[in-house]
Amino acid sequence: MNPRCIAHVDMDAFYVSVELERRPELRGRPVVVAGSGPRAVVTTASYEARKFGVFSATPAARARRRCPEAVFVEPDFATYRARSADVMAVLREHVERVEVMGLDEAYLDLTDLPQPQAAARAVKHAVRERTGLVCSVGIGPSKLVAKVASDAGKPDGFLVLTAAEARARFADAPPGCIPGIGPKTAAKLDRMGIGTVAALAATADDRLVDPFGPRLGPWLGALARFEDDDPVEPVRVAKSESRETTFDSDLNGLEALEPALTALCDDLCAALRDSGRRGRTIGIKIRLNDFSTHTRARTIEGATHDVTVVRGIACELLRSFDPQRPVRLLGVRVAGLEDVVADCRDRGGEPQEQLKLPPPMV
DNA sequence: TCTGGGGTCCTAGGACCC
DNA sequence: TCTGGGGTCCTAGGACCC
Repeated sequence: MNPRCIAHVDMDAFYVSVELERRPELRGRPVVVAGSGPRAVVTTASYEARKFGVFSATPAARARRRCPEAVFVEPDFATYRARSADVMAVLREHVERVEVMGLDEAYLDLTDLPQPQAAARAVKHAVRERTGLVCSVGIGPSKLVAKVASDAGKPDGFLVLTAAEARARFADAPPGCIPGIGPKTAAKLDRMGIGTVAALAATADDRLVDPFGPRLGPWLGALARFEDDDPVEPVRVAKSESRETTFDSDLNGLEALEPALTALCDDLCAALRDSGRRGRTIGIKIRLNDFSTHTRARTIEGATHDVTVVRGIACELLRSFDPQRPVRLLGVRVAGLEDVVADCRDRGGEPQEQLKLPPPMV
């Protein structure tokens, strides 16, 4: 079997770049896309703002202190989605197999193309020509290598790496530089005396099984060796959908919480109904003021998007959890979403739903 | 200075069935 | 009369990603 050739396309500071199209006078200045509420976090920071220590997920209040001269812009996701669709359309014109990962990145399977690297160059060029937006492209034999290559090339990068080159390049880097190894895992590895990618790559699987489990442990070792056969999946169907909200200030008591939960249920069920989907598991999520997060779920016999049913179960779950501290976040989720097409076939079809395709996970 | 919203997957334990 | 083993479904928590 042919070695694969995968490209990872990652838009540079995507939301900021979209904002700069509207406000070109801000180019070259620190720009921060963040909500305005007291508990907002940064969605994207321009490279100028990053020099001040402002990154995605930085609390907006901290960002303002670190970079008072930055221009703060409210996120406008409707526009980002539209621009993202423009970008993805360009990718799909060039490459058949595209897996979209969120609004600002995608994997391309270039394996069967005659000139994969030339094709990737053409894609990068076309994205800039057609949308005015800049992306970084990484190319490798797997999604993992392509991803670290696009990261390493940023901004405006184009980097081709073999697995061996990736191993050499990141040998002395901390394991946390590998996607899939987050802060918790990195800290745990560090406590085990594993502080570099090379050290993790050389660690025997059986030393990783005890602390991380029989699947996760060996998987971490494989990541560090840049072994990855995860396929590019052009079609992914969502398994769950949720709505959640963090309150500007904590809420106390069921009387205050239930209306908020009901509103979330209404919003979620409207979206499910509009896309013709139903799910069997209804769950709630509660984050208390100590930041502990709790979930409760119930699975029912038949899938639903009926707002009365979802509200009823969500409120029951909330009442039985009965939070004993102020609540900062409340959420509702419907999971076990059934395949729409199969559903219509099974029940003989509801005409207005039959033509609908499951929406992509964007 | 406290820490969004929307997802995925893994782990572990219990129920239940054969 | 001292205690199988596998498989599936479900719940809750947690880590991680964009």
